[in-house]
Amino acid sequence: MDNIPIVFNQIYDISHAAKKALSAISSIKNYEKNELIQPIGSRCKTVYVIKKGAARIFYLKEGNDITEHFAFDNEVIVRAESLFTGNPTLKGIQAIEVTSLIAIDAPSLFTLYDEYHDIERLFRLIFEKEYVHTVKRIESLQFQSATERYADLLETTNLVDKIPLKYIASYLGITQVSLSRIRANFR
Amino acid sequence: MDNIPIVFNQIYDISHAAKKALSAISSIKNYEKNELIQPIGSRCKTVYVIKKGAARIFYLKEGNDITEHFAFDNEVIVRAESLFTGNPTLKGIQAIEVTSLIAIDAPSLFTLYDEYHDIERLFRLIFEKEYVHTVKRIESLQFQSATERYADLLETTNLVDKIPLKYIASYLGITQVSLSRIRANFR
DNA sequence: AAATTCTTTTTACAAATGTTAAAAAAGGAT
DNA sequence: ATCCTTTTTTAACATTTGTAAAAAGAATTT
Repeated sequence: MDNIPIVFNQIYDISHAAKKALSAISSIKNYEKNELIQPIGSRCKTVYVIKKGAARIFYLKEGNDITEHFAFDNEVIVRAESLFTGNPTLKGIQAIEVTSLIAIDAPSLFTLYDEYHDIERLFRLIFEKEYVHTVKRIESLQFQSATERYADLLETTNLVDKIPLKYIASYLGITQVSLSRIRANFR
Repeated sequence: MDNIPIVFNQIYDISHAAKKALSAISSIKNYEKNELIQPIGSRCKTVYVIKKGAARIFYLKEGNDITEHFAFDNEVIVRAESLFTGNPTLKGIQAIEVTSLIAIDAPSLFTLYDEYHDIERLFRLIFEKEYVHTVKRIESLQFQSATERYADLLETTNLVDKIPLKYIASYLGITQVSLSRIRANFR
């Protein structure tokens, strides 16, 4: 049962039986730096939790690689627009560095919801949190300047140290050149 | 039990007992055009479903009124960042036109989750949908031009007919002046 | 260590959007 | 219908961001 994310305990405590059932549909996977975890165009059938490392959700817009989301140690990563609709998505998931993660099979998970009320609750709470994160991100994209967004990123994360700037630029909704300019003003 | 949103039936069917319990914590409220439904700075303790009308979530950024979200007939409207954290929020809710809505008391609702598994599931599914909407909105804000965002809005909604442009502009992340210019190019 | 590749910065110019103010248009009130 | 208020458009100019290309810097491979 070492394939149950430790962070889950802090969110909602589930029964021993539930843990066993959850463990049975979870597995630990390891990825190299830059390795693709889920390809563009696939359906999201896995809930990932990062044990150690970093990953991003990305897609292509007119040939440009755009990073929509970053996830780090102990964070959940899913392509919600596919997981919760069953539709394929044009987004992929990629490891940014050497990454070890727990992969939970989503169809099995949804089946467990019927048998284990506490599992459903745990994941309800998990995704409510994710939902709140996306709402906050809208706020920042909607009416902050690129400079403000970059400053916030500096304050709230240590992203800049470990992640290529090209990924960060598109995450902020700007080009690499623009981010480079903003960084120059910070010195 | 006419205070249970009809749309709920299409999402997940709950038991008669659950409906009764849900009905007991729900009430119908009516608002005038421009009337404030929830003030800025409050905690979100209500899940609203619009029966008829339109409402928006808004906040102030450096004195400017910014619309973050619109909701219309049969749509849910909540300030997620407060509802799911318990924290107060700097966002408010306002009726854009004469609006009738169903107000579900959130603390009571969360209590019902324990007794009625099907109510928890219904609302899990409801908020998963909302979550997916916010993810799609990030996509549009992150790397579409203002013109693209406006074009999409025209295609997918009839917002422009009934809602002041000043609200739409900030929703798109641009100024009124800029939106007016974009509209001029569309003719 | 040199060569190669990838990433980041810089430059110059173009396009998009913001700001301020005024004019025009639309909507409500009397 | 006229007046008053609010909303939308237009104009002129400033600022920000994008684009393309080159240069500089890091990282990786040989």
